[in-house]
Amino acid sequence: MAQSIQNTLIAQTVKAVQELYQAELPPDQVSLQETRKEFDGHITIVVFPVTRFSKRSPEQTAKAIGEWLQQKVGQIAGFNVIKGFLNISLSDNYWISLLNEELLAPSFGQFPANGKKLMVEYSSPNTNKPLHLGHIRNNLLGYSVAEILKTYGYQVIKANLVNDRGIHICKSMLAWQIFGNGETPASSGLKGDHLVGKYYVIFDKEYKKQITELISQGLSEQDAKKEAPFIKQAQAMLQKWEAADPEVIALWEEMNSWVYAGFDKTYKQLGVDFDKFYYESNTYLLGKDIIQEGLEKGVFFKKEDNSVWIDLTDEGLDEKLVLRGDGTSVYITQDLGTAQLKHDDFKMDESIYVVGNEQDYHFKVLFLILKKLGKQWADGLSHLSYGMVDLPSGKMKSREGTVVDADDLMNEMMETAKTRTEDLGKTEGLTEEEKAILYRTIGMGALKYFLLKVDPKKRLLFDPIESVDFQGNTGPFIQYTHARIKSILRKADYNKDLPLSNPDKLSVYEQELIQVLGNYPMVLEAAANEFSPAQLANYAYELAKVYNKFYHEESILKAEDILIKNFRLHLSAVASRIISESMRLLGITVPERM
RNA sequence: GCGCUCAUAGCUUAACUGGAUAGAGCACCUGACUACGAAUCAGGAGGUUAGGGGUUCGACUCCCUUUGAGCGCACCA
Repeated sequence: MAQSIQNTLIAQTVKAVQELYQAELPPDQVSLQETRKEFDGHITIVVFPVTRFSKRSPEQTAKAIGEWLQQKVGQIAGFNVIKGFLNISLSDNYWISLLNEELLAPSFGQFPANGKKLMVEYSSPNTNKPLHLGHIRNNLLGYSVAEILKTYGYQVIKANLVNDRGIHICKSMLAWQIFGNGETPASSGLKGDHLVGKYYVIFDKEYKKQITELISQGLSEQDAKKEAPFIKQAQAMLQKWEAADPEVIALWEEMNSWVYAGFDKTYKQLGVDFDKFYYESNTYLLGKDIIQEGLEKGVFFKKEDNSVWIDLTDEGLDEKLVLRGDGTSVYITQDLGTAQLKHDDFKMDESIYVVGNEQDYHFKVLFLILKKLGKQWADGLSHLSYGMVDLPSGKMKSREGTVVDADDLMNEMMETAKTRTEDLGKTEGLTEEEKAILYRTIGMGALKYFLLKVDPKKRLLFDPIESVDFQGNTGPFIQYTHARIKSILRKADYNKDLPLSNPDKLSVYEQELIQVLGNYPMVLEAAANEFSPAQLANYAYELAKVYNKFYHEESILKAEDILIKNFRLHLSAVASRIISESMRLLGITVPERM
């Protein structure tokens, strides 16, 4: 395995230092890296850290270790030394057997179950408006991280905590009652979430009118905001909801059902799914037991107005309110309760919250409180914090109409994919249905790759006018490479039982391709440990690029002899499998032809 | 005001967590389809890694500082 040659080199380097210099080199100080393209070799050992044991120049040290290693490690064909860099070349035999014995095995890239359970909570929408571009980033990240960790060996539960109650929902409900004339998704043909979102916007518009009116009557802006009839009506509606008023509940249920039908479609289009839904209407009262528990343990304290607080000043943070004086919950009360509920439900070892970085402080506090309460499982909690998606005009704002709607964006991407494909004349022989699937595959592939290739931590700039590319470092580039390989395999009637073959010599292109393929398990492992689909995305791109170079330089179907042809067919088959697999982990499907 | 992030070619970004001359893509210029698929490949130009200081054999990476941007510091969720 590619990994084991590295392990071998590390272990043998430690031994070399022992024998040559009678010193104990900690294995984690052996610094391996891939040899840079400008130099000869495949793997490089950086020997600077060894010089303090060898008491010799970097060059002398590297040379001595290189000679020692070449004697002991059969896979090494040669080495060269530049300054403190020991560049090791591995033999063609090593690469050939790597392909035949490791890469072609069905288990390649598979990790055994690790017996651990993990929850990924993502999406978590409000039910008063449709999803937008920011939600798309969240959903793609959450889905991809979940799939990566599943493949890495975890048992994964994908959870969605739906924010289905609160004043914002009442605003939509109220506006619909007043201005809706009984409009439904069926009567208007509007997608349910868009319909409800429409009334949320109407509420805001009418509410603002009332505020201006009141200000002209002499009220201050602050008072006007509080005194406007609409906001009072919405608040009254929320109280009725909390008192379980049948009429309000019925309306709430109906409008939410419209939204869920709409979300279902969006989720389906996005290709994401969930194993468990939590609804805030069920969880918003939770957490009070934990407050009690914290008071008893002395983690929390009460102020004279009966409100409950935690003092985090010794952690460099502030005092934080955890329960109002009137005994009602705040955001963090609920989240404490929900965290406990989720843990009681699944007893998972780890739990990841996929939430934007604007809530960094909230989660820091949340996890800290749970630790102070002595919940051992709190150590397994983490916040996958991602940057906001910005437009060239700045931040997206629902009320100012500067949001990029999720459904619109996906439709535009598929439309673009359609025109591009037609322009290239690649639709021949496809049925209408096949075409539709292909446009979706390519359009969504472009969008998903665009959003996932960037480090999650970084904020993302999205220009809807320049839109998303289809050339270069893009999803369609990788999809195209896959389709091209499949085309060759089809022409050759390739199947797995084709005899393995061992050519005498490898070209640099073949060797490089095998090396990149061999890196796949390490990349997957890094992506899993760092919750970073971006690593996998960049890897898939590198792999596609290396394959394209190989493809361009070497004939496969017309190879010099059958041995070489078979070898290259096997190599191509592995490449298509790994491209397909790494894209799958990003939620991107790859076509057989495009 | 206090705290947390971030700043890499015109644009979008990478750099294996301190290693070699900072890699790519887009856009721009040049070449390759009577070729296994040109959504491709080969080449050119483009960088004081925001500025300054420090640590180190070695710094995009660590420390200090200045500037600029974003977010948080709600008895909203």
